[in-house]
Amino acid sequence: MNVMNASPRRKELTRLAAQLFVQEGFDRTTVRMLAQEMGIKSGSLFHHFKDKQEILAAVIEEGTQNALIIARKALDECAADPEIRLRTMARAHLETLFTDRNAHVVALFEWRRLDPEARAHLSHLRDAYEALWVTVIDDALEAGLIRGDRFLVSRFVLGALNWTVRWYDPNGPRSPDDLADELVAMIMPAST
Amino acid sequence: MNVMNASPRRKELTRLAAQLFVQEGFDRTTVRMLAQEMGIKSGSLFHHFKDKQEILAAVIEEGTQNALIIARKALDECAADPEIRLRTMARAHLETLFTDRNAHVVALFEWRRLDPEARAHLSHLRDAYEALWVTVIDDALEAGLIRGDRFLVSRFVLGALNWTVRWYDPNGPRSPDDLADELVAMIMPAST
DNA sequence: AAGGTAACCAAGCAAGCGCTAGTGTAAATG
DNA sequence: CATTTACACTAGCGCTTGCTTGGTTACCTT
Repeated sequence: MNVMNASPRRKELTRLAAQLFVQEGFDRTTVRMLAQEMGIKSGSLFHHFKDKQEILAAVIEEGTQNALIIARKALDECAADPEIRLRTMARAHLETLFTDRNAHVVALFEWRRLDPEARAHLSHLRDAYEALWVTVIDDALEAGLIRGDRFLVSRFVLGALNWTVRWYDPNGPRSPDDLADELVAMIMPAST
Repeated sequence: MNVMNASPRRKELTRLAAQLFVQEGFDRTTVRMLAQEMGIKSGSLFHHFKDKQEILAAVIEEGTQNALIIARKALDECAADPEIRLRTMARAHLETLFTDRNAHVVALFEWRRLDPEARAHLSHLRDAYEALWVTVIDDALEAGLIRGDRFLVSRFVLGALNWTVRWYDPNGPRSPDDLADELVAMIMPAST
């Protein structure tokens, strides 16, 4: 068994698993389906992952870690202006959400299927990501860009953004950046 | 078998099923668990429902129908002022979401488990509800209360509201009405 | 050449799954 | 009084599930 390593094979299998988990849901995805999609037999799966749970955890970890990296990089590279930072964060959020769509849909909608240990570990990652959001929201509040309670605002914004996976069509006329800008404009009282 | 009737017994069973579906998820909820929760044996379940799918459909139908009734009544009773109507609709949404919480969580997160026929039927109900939202949003746009694309705005707002089931604690200090008002205030540029 | 290791497979176990068949019974209905 | 209806029961069929076992293959390193 190949526990806790990051072999390229395992990464590829994780990607395929994410796709199946989105298509069928975690519970309905059988180890046999996973194996077939990966071109191996069901028994071979357990060479790469300890059990089915670990596959789910791997999928979610991948996605969340990517989100963190992208958001941090975007914030580092952009100006210090609160409005720009807010827009940047929203754009970064949607960018990860749709480039890594499968992993994030799984993270959002199959979170409860994680066993307690995996959940505890991944909670830290998610909290680190949400902390980024809260600082950005705080700066925007302080600058008078938006009004309201810091937690309420960040949760409403995150809710609106996360919900896009339910209706947004990447092949439609609007780009993710477009969406992010529209949301930011919607909550800013004094924009031009 | 007792297909398609609305006996009080069936209603009660539907309520219990909703609770279990939320706790465990639809797929992980077995007919034996449902039966036990209902105080009967698993075989007896199929006297009330054709199959497991029908239980899911019944749960979602209940919740959606209630949402429609509450929203229509609230809009009928409130003033014609677009701002008040917007606030009323947001309040009504959160009111149903949390009084009928189980049914709505199931509707939001287990929708994909419906078979095509049930989904087609329930889609109409849901569309009728969302149509209410779009008219309210349209009025608010026309009155200059808010800005943006009608579909984008309504989807962002619905996303923010629906996502509350993930973090809102009814035993906390804030009331659902409070939440609704804060959201409306957040998206209105010119509020006092 | 020898040893180590990652990757895989065929076969199958024990448990659990949705659902059916057939029966009993008390209350409502003619 | 006879019949139907609503609701519950027991018993289990046929199948799928996650996972294990015991072994094989292909390649890399020494």
